[in-house]
Amino acid sequence: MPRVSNVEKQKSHERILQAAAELSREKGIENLSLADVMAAAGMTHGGFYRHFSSKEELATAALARSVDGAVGNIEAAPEGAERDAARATYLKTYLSEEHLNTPRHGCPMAALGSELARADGPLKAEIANATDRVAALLQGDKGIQEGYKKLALIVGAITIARFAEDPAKAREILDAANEGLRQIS
Amino acid sequence: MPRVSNVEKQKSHERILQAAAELSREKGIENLSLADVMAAAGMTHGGFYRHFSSKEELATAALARSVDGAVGNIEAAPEGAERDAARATYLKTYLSEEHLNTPRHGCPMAALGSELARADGPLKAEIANATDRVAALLQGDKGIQEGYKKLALIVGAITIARFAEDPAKAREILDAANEGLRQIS
DNA sequence: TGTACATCAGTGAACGCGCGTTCACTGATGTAC
DNA sequence: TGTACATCAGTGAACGCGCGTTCACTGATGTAC
Repeated sequence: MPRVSNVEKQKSHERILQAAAELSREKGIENLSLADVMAAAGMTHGGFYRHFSSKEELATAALARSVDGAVGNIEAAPEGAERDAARATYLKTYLSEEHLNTPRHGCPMAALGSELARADGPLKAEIANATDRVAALLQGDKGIQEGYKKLALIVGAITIARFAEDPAKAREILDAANEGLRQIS
Repeated sequence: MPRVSNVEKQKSHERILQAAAELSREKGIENLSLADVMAAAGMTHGGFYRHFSSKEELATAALARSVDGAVGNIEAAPEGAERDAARATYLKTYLSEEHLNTPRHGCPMAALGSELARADGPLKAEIANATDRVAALLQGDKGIQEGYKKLALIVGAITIARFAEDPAKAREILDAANEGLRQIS
């Protein structure tokens, strides 16, 4: 039953985007298949091009969505005490076992880091921009350098913690990063 | 002119391994094509299976090679002052612009991090093992936690520095990480 | 409000390409005597 | 040391598969009147 209403189309668009944001973090952008995305969104692959002009465009939009999901909460909080609280929650959640085990819902820098480092074009622009955005949010009162340090530490910590085969060892790495966070700020 | 001597075969093997170690860090394991590797080694793709039984086996061997290249120097230095010096050199080189710009010759954790995090089987075992190996080498006298902190920081720093489109910004990130390294140890 | 027609969201088959892997083949190397 | 033969490193064509993209088609939606 083709040709759904405009409202339905918008919902489809949303489902595709969300599926892509999750699947890309789970499998990597290069391993993301459009057929899989469309299936996860409850459709067949042929309809994809009514929503995005290419896989690259989807990947860029999906990354933007992932970034928003990650730091939107902090940005929404008004500066001052509330934002400080949001920031603290963010860091705690970031170095949690839940984040470790569900890249699908986590930080795209950790889930896609090495792939994004090789990117160019819009995808590269998106992640470059996100880096400053997040670093700015993480900095306390010591300038952007503090934000960079914290971001490097937590992204690196999740990355190498995911290398571990033993969950206890992964936990140790996250704990170490937590301690490092205190020493840095 | 087929059938080269045993000595030649060993040289071929070496060239394939080295080409794979460099190309995989440059393009990612998933984007690594066996035809490209063989061409870089000066051969055609058909001969590959005289040397490795599958792409996965090659990738695992190439990763081991990359890891050895990265930390072999430190391990070779006798414990004490010499090893301390090797460790200092390692950290300085790690956070350099040269490393930033030539993933091909750099740390596989930074070049392939998010891909390796998703790996399983021998590849996962290899990187899990490397994590402990490197962390142990980096720790000063405060235990393995110190090694984990340092490793997380430097791997994360190169990863996010490679996100930057502006080299000056990348440089700032590396500087920040250097400072963080001092605060941590 | 109703009618007639154009639009177009979604389907599913098809295309083209790159890639990992296999295979028949060649001829120099290694080895048994 | 020389000879005869088996081995096998490397070649290049071929296969099969998955994937991004295209396309003809369908029929409900949107719109002009």
